[in-house]
Amino acid sequence: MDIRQLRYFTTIVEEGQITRAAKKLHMAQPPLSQQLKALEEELSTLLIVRNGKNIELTAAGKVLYKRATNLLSQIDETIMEVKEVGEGLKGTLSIGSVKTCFSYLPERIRFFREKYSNVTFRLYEGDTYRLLQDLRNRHIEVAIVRLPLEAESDDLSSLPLPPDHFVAVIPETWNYENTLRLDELSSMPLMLLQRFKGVGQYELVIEACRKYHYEPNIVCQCSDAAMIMSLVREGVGASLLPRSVLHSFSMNGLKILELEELSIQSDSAVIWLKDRYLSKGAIKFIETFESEYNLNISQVE
Amino acid sequence: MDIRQLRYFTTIVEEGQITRAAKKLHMAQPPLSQQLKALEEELSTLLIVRNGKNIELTAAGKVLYKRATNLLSQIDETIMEVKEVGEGLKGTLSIGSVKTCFSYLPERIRFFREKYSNVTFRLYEGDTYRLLQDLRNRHIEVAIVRLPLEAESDDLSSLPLPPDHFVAVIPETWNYENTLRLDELSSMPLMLLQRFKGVGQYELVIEACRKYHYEPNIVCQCSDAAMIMSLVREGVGASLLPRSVLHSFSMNGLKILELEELSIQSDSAVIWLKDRYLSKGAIKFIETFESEYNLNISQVE
DNA sequence: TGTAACGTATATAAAATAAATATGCTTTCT
DNA sequence: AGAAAGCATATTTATTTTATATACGTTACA
Repeated sequence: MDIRQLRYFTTIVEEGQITRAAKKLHMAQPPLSQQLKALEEELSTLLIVRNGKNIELTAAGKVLYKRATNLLSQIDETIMEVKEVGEGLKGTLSIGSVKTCFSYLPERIRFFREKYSNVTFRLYEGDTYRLLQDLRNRHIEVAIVRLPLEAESDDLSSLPLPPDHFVAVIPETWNYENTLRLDELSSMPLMLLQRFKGVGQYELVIEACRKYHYEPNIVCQCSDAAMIMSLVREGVGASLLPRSVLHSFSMNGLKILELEELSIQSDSAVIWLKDRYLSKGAIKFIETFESEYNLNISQVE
Repeated sequence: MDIRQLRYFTTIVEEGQITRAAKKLHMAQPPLSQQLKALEEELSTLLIVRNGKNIELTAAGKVLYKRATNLLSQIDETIMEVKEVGEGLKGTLSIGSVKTCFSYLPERIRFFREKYSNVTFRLYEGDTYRLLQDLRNRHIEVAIVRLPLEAESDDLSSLPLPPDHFVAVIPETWNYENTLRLDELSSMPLMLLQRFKGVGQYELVIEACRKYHYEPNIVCQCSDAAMIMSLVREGVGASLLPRSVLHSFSMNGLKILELEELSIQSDSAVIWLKDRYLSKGAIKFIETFESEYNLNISQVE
């Protein structure tokens, strides 16, 4: 028995005719008849009753058809999966991240490359809007963004990342130690990261302060954390940033304070296109987040 | 991809060596190497790392091995099952019978299932007209009916069953013993089984009586033997029924008498569609009737 | 009832594919 | 280093599959 013969057989059954099946299979009719006959001889049973115009399946034929279709789809799946694994563990993984989440990546990538050393990475940075575009373009497979997302995101799956607490970053020269009260915070000139679309941390901070009836004094919105850091270093003002962001920067001339009373936290997530093909490499990469922190894949509403 | 290649691949994996696998597969080593290479090229991925002495599976190879073993066993199962069904050792046999012939079946089915325990039966009951329809629809493969059949039945083959003599069934309270003369019979109110189409026993009985110049006194035609039996039990009248029909019923309040002079007999037959595909199981089933009683398959004219 | 159309089977030739043989390369173990 | 074992490559041979041509059998329809 042969996979080819199974395909021939199922096509004949589905087309209800050998000639028509031969056309669909891009071959001449005689070889198809022969192959059917060969299959029948191998199984030493009649599979199809040829009575002039249209054909009829025997009991054995019905059994074979049922099992053959099943087998064929499993074979196709196998080919797909093996190819994916073959490529996925040695191809290129394209990942996007918003700036403030970049710090999540280096550790994972190192971890991943220890296991799958042939996977190379292509990293993109962009704002959430841009990253969603890139995801939908299939330009990247996975993105790391801050939550919440914009409204029409029900084509995405997501996996929440460990929440990131905001800390205050102030010039070293300022006279605060360890923690910062809310009233102290609201008296400072603040510089915040800005977001192009959707609800950003700008809104997050304002909302958190207003809950305690303070009005923050925001003097600058900036799209780049490095810029903010240097502004703070210059003594222009303070900033509120997710702690993870700070990893990447030199703390020279800066002081970090926990926030008293107020706990602003920012939720990040790994996101990817739901119900679309994901390379095995991407799946495995996502799993490195999953295993460590959260075991069920939630869905963005 | 090819089943053969899958077998080659799994053998290589299991033997841990191409040369050894080739020996097991009763082939030379080079073609095996080639086929492995061909498989890898088709899947565009390396499956097995050849490092001198022993081999090592890649991730893709592991996936393929797992799925291939699974596939191969499913394929073997498929071949087995199709062969079994083809030989009639497995499958479903659809059989129809008129009510009054049902008694022929249980014994045969038990007998058949002793030999072919994997065959299951689907039994249908209906009048002859309905059964012929079901046969031609291929809804059933075999039917047991009373002869003679209607006119246009030259598409059927048949095998006669042991003829069934009619006996008289009378209320227990009536004063007859053992046998019944024709003149006695014609004086009784008679209830007979009725037939929807074709020549039924109704005609049979009338004809037999008239041959002896008696006119039977038929007071009721009924489509159901059980109804007739209870009418007899109530003393409404007598009935003439094939002896075999009585097996299924309680004889409480009833008396059975042989018919003197007159021998009415009803011929039953197994019938099936001539010149059409018959499952091996059906053929074998028909043969169980054949061997016991009649060796040549006659044809209904 | 004969003829055309359609579908399938068979025979033969051509092409593609797989296997065997001979041989060369690489690794491993002594 | 040399022998041995295992794998890869090249070439020839055998097998299998396909296409072409054609014959046979049904069915549809005039």
